Amino acid sequence: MFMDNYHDRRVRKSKIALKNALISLLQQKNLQQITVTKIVQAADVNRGTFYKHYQYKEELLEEMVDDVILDLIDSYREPLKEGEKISIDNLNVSAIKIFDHVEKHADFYTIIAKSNALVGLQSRICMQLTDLMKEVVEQTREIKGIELNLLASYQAYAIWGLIREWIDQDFKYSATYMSNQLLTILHFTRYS
Amino acid sequence: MFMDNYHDRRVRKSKIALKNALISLLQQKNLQQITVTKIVQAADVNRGTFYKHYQYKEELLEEMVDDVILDLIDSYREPLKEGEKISIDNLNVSAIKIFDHVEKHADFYTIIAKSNALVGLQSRICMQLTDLMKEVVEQTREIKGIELNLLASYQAYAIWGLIREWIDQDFKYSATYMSNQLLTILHFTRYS
DNA sequence: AAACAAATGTTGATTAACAAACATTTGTTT
DNA sequence: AAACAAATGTTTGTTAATCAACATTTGTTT
Repeated sequence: MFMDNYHDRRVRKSKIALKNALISLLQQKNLQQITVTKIVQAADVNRGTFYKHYQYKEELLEEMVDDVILDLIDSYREPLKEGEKISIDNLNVSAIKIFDHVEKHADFYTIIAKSNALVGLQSRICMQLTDLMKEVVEQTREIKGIELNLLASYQAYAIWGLIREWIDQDFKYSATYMSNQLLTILHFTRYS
Repeated sequence: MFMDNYHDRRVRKSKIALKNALISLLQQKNLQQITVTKIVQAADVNRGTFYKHYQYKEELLEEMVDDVILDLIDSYREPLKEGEKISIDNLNVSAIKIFDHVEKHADFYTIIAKSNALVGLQSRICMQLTDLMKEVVEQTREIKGIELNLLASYQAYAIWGLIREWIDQDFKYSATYMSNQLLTILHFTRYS
């Protein structure tokens, strides 16, 4: 009668429980030290439920990353909705939304930032950020002698730098403050 | 294979979701204004699941109250475990644990304290508190001319007074501070 | 009072999650 | 190297939770 697993509440809830459990465990130890048994215990879910959806714990982590990246994309694109005029300014407006996104997933970002084993995920985030910025930049007319792809990459990694520092300081600043910092920095290094 | 509903994770989780949803809704409107539909929506649970366990929303609320009262009893009895010497001092040690309990269920207590329709539940809490104190008092030898049942009731309602004020001030004090307040008050009105 | 929408309660088919038992693998201790 | 515990996958029967459709009741608007 209903064969669409992803919209089944039970599936959704089980997966969320497993992901929350993994996040929580990753705050204490690294992935190899974590067992499937520990995950299902923390998630309060039967072992069989885990193996119904995933083969290894790595697969769970991967889906977790996918989720966050999808939310990153959502957060970034949200201010660009409804065919508004796209410009370099939009690029900055969107960048600001990213701080909200990072704060929302603070636990996740802290884990991947502070883990040596998970550096691969950092670069994946960076690449995604760059891609998003390039997307905006493609729809913009040239500005005096700047290679826009370079600009996109430049700014993506710059923002990642802000985020890294934010994380390393244990989120002691608010997302709004971080946005203001970005705007202030942009004001100094103006390219228009 | 397993026929014990109460230890089934699915049951436990569904009920918790429904209770949390009800608490959350009661913060906005009173019970009559809340529909079963709203509850199951907020709980992210199918309507059928609700009707599997409860007939009306009132039944859900009742079970919620039962849960809290059971936890109140647990909290109170915990320091009295393992046949420790029971005395009037224990009565105070236990009273302190109650503040932790109330803080843990802050949302619940706020709702029943601030609702006119739910005054019946307040007196139920008070009675339970009195019963618990009487229980301790029964195992204690007399102290100079004090009717111990009166003492139990006196103190139970006194503590409820503290809790009421605590709630009315939106929990602006910590549980520890409340404990200290209680101890200080007891120090002034010493009966030994 | 008729039409309407919203909430209620019920039903049936489907399946994800469950407990519990199992054999297997891994890794440590004796 | 044998004994041991712990973690890993797998399996089976059972059922709570799910979706979706339905008839009914309630309450509001026209």
